[in-house]
Amino acid sequence: MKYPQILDIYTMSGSKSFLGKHKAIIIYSISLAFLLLLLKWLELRFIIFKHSFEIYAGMIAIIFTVLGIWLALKLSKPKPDSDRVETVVVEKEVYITRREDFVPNSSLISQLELSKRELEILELMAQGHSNEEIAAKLFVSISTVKTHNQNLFFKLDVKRRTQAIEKARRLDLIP
Amino acid sequence: MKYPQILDIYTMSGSKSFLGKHKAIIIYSISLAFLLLLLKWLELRFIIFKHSFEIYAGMIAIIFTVLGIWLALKLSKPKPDSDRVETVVVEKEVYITRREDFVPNSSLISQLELSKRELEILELMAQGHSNEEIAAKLFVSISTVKTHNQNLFFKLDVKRRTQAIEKARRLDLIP
DNA sequence: AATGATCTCATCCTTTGGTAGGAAAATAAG
DNA sequence: CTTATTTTCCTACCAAAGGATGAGATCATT
Repeated sequence: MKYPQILDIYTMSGSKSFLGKHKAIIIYSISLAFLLLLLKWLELRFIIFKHSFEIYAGMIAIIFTVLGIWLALKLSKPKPDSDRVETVVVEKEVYITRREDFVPNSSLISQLELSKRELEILELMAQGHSNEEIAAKLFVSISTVKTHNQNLFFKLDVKRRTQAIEKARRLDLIP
Repeated sequence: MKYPQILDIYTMSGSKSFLGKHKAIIIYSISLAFLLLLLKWLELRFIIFKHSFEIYAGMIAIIFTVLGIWLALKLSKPKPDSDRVETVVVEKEVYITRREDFVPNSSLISQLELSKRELEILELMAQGHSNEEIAAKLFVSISTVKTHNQNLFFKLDVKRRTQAIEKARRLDLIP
């Protein structure tokens, strides 16, 4: 019985077209143009109004504030799965950069009050490093890593590192 | 294929005083008023410009988009502790359809000669279960699980379970 | 200057995980 | 039936991870 070891396996990701990638931006631009047209039309229609400028300004302000909020929320939240780039898996020597589009769920991170260091350790953990290796990489002692681990597990409400990894991935805290 | 996942977070926040609570809104209102004044002043000063309206509209749009983004980011972030009465994090069962598009790389699995049992254990491992829990789930002894682990680690050419999980995910052996 | 948060390190102890070696059933496959 | 593989289980030892607790150092904020 032999076990042929695969030295290294790479995967490759295909990305959607430019149109798919910048969908949000395009939609935003179109709606912007549309709104300006609308405003122009309003201008022609209600030019008689005395305080038209104030009305326009207010409308523009409100509309674009809402759009700004929408944009910010859209960009700060991770994309839904259906909108994510699919990874192409080829049989042998295939190259992937899975989750290159990863966007951390920063609001959840701050909600869970995870510190920078804790996140660092979480990532290294998820990459399969031992406490000792993590300590070496971060130039701290194992004790420190363990302490961070404890806080991390408490904040994530888990008991083991494997659980922490699973949960962190699921919640988009780490790639 | 759906995986029963956890997570739902509810946040309840109260506040100290009206002023403290609506600080952001007040600031926003003031800056809004200030900007309108500024624009009024600009109107008086450069009324001669032909395309003044477009300029105003554009400026207002840009400024308020930025403000909207700022507002959204400000509001989406949790308030500091000093301003919070309590944050309750409740977990309950929720179904998330993450990676429902998963297709195991079966050719690679057979290439690595991973047996059914080993794959089962690999999955449970990746879900954060301990050896004891895996043994209980599969109705076998811990010894058995450990043996499978050994073979698994050897076949995957890794040293730790966290490495095994990372590699297995990367190679699409498990979801 | 005081405070709170973060990061750091340590010790002691318990639990879990991993290695090494062997071995007995069950299950295909030839 | 024989052979190879898979699955099962064990003992014993050592390594790694985790829990509890205390405490010093740093840094930003108030």
